[in-house]
Amino acid sequence: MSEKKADFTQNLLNWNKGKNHRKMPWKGEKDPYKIWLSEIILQQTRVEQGWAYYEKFLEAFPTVHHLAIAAEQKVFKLWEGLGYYNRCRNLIATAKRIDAEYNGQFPNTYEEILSLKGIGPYTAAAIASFAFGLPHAVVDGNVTRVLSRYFGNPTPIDTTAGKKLYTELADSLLDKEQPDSYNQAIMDFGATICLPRNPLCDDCMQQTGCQAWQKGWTTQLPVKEKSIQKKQRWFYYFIVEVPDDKVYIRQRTKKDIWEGLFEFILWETDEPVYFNDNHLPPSDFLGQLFDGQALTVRYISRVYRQELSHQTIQGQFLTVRLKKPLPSLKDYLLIHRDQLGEYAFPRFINAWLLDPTPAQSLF
DNA sequence: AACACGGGGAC
DNA sequence: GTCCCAGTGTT
Repeated sequence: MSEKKADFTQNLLNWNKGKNHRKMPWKGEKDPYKIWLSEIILQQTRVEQGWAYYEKFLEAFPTVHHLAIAAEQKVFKLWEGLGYYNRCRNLIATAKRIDAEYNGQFPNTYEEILSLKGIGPYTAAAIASFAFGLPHAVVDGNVTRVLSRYFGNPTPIDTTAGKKLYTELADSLLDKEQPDSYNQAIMDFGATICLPRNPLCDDCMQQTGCQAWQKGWTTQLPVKEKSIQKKQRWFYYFIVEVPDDKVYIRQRTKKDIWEGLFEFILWETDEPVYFNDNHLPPSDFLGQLFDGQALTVRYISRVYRQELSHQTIQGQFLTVRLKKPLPSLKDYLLIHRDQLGEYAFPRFINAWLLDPTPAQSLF
């Protein structure tokens, strides 16, 4: 077994030195701030999707100090569209902590790095190895797939037992003299050769030692235990206009999707609502909100739809006019339409903002 | 241990 | 449609 492990590691390092042609802007980087930034952006995110965000962030915030003192709104606006917005919240919190507690110098031990918000075992190992040459093996989706296949192991990768097993296996395979090269190599190998579907086994330098290949299990591995089921949600957004082209928005603060992003006045239901003529079913909702003040419905949009990993959002945008603003509407900001671009919105809302197609005009 | 959290790209 | 991506935090 240990001989097989040595082969695996040596093959990987040889491949990395000679035939790994994968290029990425943060590759070979030694600045822990830049490595951290890239790793946070790339959590559950494809390299191609995160690439432009990394460059935007680095330009706006060249050091952790720049990020720490930035207006939160500006950071969210840059993160807009990337998803998993808690990453952005934690990014800000950790930047502030490093700036204040570590005087802007990134901590250089695995335990300290792991203690930072938004940094788990994977990201801590990546920063520790890439920035400081510390011997910690990364375990991400690439690594579990590669190890499950190479060692022909059917242990599900998405269980506690599986995480423990593949983490220990990864640590035993790590080249402690060059943990950075090894970690880079195994992830690049997974991303370019040992692909999730249709891996390039014919061109693979690990073929002869690969259990999955020898036993024909390649398409069966890795095993995942949990399956996702989608929830259906219906969002009806009211764009409430008051004189001088102002609208109400608020920041989502609940533990739910899009926390930290902005939205209009939301009426959520668990089944679709069919609007007809000039009649608005949620009169109770709006009546309560505006204390019975008369409303004029101006537009009702087409039905917009967005697929997320775990839920399907469908809904419409209803433009409504009020004669005068309310003295105060709890939690809401009253802003000019021209200022909408300064706030970060979920993609579902931006789709409408970009193309506010009305299904009907109701003047 | 189970669940929640986005958006995009490949098939 | 389904899968999965340089995973983490909460309950």
